[in-house]
Amino acid sequence: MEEYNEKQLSIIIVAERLFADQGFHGTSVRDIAQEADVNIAMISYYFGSKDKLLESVFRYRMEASRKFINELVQNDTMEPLEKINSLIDRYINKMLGEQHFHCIMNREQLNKEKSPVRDLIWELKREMLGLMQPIVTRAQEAGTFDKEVDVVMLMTTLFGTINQAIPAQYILRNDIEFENMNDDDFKEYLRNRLSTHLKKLFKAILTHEF
Amino acid sequence: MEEYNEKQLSIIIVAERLFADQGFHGTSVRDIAQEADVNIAMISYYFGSKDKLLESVFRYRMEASRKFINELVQNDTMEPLEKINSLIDRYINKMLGEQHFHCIMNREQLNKEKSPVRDLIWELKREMLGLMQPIVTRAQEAGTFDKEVDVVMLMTTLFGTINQAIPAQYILRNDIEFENMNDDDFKEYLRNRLSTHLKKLFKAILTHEF
DNA sequence: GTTTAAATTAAACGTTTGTTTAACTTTGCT
DNA sequence: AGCAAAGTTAAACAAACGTTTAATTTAAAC
Repeated sequence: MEEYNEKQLSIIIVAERLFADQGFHGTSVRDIAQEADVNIAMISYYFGSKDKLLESVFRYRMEASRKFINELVQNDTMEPLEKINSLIDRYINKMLGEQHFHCIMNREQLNKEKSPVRDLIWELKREMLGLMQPIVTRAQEAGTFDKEVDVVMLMTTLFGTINQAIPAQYILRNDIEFENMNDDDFKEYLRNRLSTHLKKLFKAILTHEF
Repeated sequence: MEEYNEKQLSIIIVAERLFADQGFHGTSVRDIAQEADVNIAMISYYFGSKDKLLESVFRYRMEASRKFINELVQNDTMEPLEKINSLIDRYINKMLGEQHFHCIMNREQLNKEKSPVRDLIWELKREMLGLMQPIVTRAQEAGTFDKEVDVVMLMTTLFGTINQAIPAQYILRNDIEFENMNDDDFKEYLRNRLSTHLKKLFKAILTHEF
């Protein structure tokens, strides 16, 4: 469990935003230093290098992700579909709440060359899958869920749909019907629309009910 | 309709691959020139700049995408669900066949700053939506499809699931069960798995049948 | 064959990059 | 107060960046 002081944390937060908006290579350490209002040398001093700073951003958010996953595994009184619905909502909330981080994840996961960060991403995805798999499988064995559903693909659909919706906002936002809606209202609107869609989708494919 | 000579084309193809694997800013014009076996100056000479080269990659692939969309609109004898299934398969084929390009699209669409390339991406997405929307809406009016389905979200699911599956291959590929499967076989395997999953998903949500 | 334009090259251009240095200030401890 | 460690700074570093230059070769046209 690593601890960051105030200055280190502000560097991490600024770097996260800039990496998300402009990409890792599209952001210079000078950009980061300026926006975080620290000297350039402080980045090397605290994090070692620009690469290690990216790693630090990941480790910082990963901790929250781990906690998130562990919280999901609780509440064992719920029925399978309730659990799935809860998982959908929580995941939507997490992604909309940590848009910058998930934006970086989506970019970095595309890199072909192996890197510590790429490994962390897939470690996290595997953990999420490892959480959802038993929920579905147990419900399949109990006869509640369709036995032929491909759980890995279903997770891909969950991640993929939300990931795809995030950049789509930037565009939708310019549409006439949303032009005078404030950011929070729009986020709430998107959250509901995503939630309704995904829950309907999962219910249909898993239980054959509507 | 722009024409490219052999040398220009090889630069475009090499740039596409490198941009996909390492990102735009992660790739230098020297990298591209070396792999394409041309002098560095030829890139400025032919394309004007690195940015314009990226634009050229896009225009080159966009032409094929436009053609693809126009082909989809044909075959008006099919039933709605057949049309949807055909659209799913064709889109999977397109994305698996142009992985490098779609990888770049996925990265570039995340950029916050407005750019010609970002505009092109959303132009294309809108065209795809404009194609699918009437198919679904007409079938909804005819009573064949569920009237409450969110078509925009469904498209997001289609794009998102396939997009998510593409980087996932790099990881899956390392799993024991696929380690001695050749690339083409693996691609075929993924294609089938994606196709089965998405068709089942769309059928369930649209027609309430299984 | 001469002329004109296009293609190609190695070298150099001025920036910007990530990182380090060395001097200086602040902090915490005894 | 005095000392050592941590924090902070402006400046300098070499390397890499995208782009341009000016010279040369190739190709096409007359």
